[in-house]
Amino acid sequence: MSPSRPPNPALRNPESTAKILDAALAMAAESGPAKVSIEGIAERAGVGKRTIYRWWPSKGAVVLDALAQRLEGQQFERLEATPGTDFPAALKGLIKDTWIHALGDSLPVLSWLIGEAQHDPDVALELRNRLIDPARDRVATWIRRAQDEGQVAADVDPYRAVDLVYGQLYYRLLISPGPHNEAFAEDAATLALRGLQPR
Amino acid sequence: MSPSRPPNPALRNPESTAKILDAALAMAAESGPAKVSIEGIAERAGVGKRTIYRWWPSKGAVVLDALAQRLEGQQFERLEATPGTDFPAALKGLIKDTWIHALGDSLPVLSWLIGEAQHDPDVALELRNRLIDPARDRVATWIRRAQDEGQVAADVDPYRAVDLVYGQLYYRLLISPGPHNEAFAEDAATLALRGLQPR
Amino acid sequence: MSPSRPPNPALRNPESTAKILDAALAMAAESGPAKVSIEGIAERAGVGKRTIYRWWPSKGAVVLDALAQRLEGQQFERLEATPGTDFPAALKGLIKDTWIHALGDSLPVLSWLIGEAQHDPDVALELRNRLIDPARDRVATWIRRAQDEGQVAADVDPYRAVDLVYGQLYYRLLISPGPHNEAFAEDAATLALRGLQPR
Amino acid sequence: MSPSRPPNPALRNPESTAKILDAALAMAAESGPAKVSIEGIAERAGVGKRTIYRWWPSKGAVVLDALAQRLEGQQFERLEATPGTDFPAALKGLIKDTWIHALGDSLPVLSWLIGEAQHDPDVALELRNRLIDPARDRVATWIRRAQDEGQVAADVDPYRAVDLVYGQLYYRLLISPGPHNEAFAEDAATLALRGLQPR
DNA sequence: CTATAAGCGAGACGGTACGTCGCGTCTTGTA
DNA sequence: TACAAGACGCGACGTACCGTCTCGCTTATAG
Repeated sequence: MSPSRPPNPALRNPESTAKILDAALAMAAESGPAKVSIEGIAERAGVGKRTIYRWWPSKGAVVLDALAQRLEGQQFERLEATPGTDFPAALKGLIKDTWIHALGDSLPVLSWLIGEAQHDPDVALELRNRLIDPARDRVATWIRRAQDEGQVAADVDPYRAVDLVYGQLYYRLLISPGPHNEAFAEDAATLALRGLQPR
Repeated sequence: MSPSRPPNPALRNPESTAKILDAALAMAAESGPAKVSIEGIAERAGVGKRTIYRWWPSKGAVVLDALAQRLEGQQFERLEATPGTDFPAALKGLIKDTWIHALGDSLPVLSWLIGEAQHDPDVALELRNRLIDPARDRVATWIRRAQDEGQVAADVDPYRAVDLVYGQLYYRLLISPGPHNEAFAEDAATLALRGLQPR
Repeated sequence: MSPSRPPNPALRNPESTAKILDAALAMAAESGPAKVSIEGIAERAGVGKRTIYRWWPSKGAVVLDALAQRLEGQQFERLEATPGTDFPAALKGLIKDTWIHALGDSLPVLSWLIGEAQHDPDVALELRNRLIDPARDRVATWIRRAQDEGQVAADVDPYRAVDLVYGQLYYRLLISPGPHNEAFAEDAATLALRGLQPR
Repeated sequence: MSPSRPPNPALRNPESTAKILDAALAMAAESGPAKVSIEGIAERAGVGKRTIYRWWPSKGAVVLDALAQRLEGQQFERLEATPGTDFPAALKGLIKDTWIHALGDSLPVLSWLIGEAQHDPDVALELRNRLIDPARDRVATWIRRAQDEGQVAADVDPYRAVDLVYGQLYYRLLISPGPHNEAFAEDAATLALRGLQPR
């Protein structure tokens, strides 16, 4: 009478896993993320529903996993390097790299996922752990290095600097009207920089 | 075979309307917004489901209407008056007024609604029309007046200034970790002000 | 606090009445009787639902009324005259007159109405009063006259003789398989006659 | 987009099936067949509506199935044996066996079902296949044997003989006024026999 | 010759039931 | 024991009609 002992990951079928994640992203891309359902994924992937529920707790988790996997391993050169002498240009480049190029077509999936997170605390938690926090950490670290070089005001918490920049982008993505393109990304960087420059 | 021409609003029963909106908010408050359902609202309000569908296209629309009605008519003194000589203090006060006091307990409803808007374009549109845009307009106008008085840098688009401030708040509300309280509101204002002050 | 005093028939609008009955029969003929609804009749007749409910208790009553009115006043020569010397021929003629020619296209409506009567006792009662019993009475009286002339065995209850003949017709109409045409009508008469002839 | 291929009957849960059929008959007996609804059956049987719709196309089909199952396997001794020397007595006994004793309490269900058949062609078809035709076949065969023994006029189609007898019973059950009891059953047999006896 | 009561069209209302969808759990048979 | 397949109990969806109601309007006697 064990409380549904977790399955043994060693026995997991990598083929099914791949088919499920592919199906999830494909359906999100084709019919819009809102049309994604476990039943639909199962049918499209040629997989039993049970197999999905064995490894993921909800459809949000599946889509999140699929998106994370797609983004995973993307390297952002600017994050590897020191910001360099021209911090404003580096920041603008970074935002374009991460927000426009890396995310790009996945933005609808991301915003759907954030929507899902408002309904389901598990998805919210996983979303932060898998996507949000790591990204925040990487950029905050990068900003910390810029502070060490004197390119950014030293009295600003790097994480709050991330909020200042990315808050604008998420705000527009999720709620506020207006275009959501490269020009706006650059503008957001410019505006945030006014408050981040050393005095 | 006309496409079910819309009902005549003059014949709408205000009593039912009130019962429905009340029930929607009450259920959102008691069981969490995610538990709200049209069936539940109908039962609680003592109303036929048809009556709800006659006047609202979705449960998101009902909740939005209810929230908008609750917030409607809330006056924000600071928005009536000129910012005054101490713009930073006025801005901090404004955020506390609008975000902490006025929204306050409704924040879970608001974030659920934004989540819903990611799934349903109709809700997204209505959300902007009813809540987001009017609030942006009010604050942007207020900032414009501050610019006229020389309290805010003249080369900043007032709407972008709103993004800079509120982006941080929404970002934390919806996605990023960390406390979401009066101290954070004040901090967000402080950080944004660094970029808004006249040089 | 009178219990909904009945409406004054003198004030009844004959135009509306006609439109309602016409609409009922037309819809029964076009979409099949099972698709008839009070709402549909009202819309098609350009009449308020209230007007229908004022004068009829149910859709069955409306259709019944419409059918009765259509059949009303149809004269059957054979019922006026004495059966005459050739009772078998007269009976066959009568059945063809009443069942094939008079009812004819209305048979689906009649069978639907009998179906409705199995669900609604009011319709059942009214159906008997308006259609079934008068028809039984007429034919039974006619048979009684044939008995007086020695054309039908005197020891048979005329009403039971009606059952014997029409039972076969209704049975086939409502339940049993097989064609339902003039030939069958004649066959039913022939078979019944075997038991009705005087010994 | 296959048209929802039918479910695999091998996977059908016999327990649910039994609960559904029991609930259908119980509700028909308690509140009258007209009050039967799929929702009611589902609730009473502790079963999802979906499970009912998976296996039956309509509530008529459920009730029909339940009734057929109840009647199924009832053996009528008189149908097993040769009619014997006293055909009139055998026929009267047979009618009492089948109509009064076997059907008995189920007559309201049967008449409701016939009513339903007038509204729904699927029910009509199934009703004939499951109940009407088999019963007609059995009795017709039995009459055929009586004809071989010279107990019934040889020039009568056995199926038409069935019509002659049962037509009266159904006619009274469904439409015509008058008692519907053992005496009437006997009378119907007597009257029909007048036309069936060998000359 | 008005006024007041009725029928009327329109259609919103509280309900009941419909037939469908997707959820998350389960059972069955195969590898 | 994982897996494909898919039936199951369940809850909610959005729709169709039911029979009652409330609104203005017109019509037709009765004061």
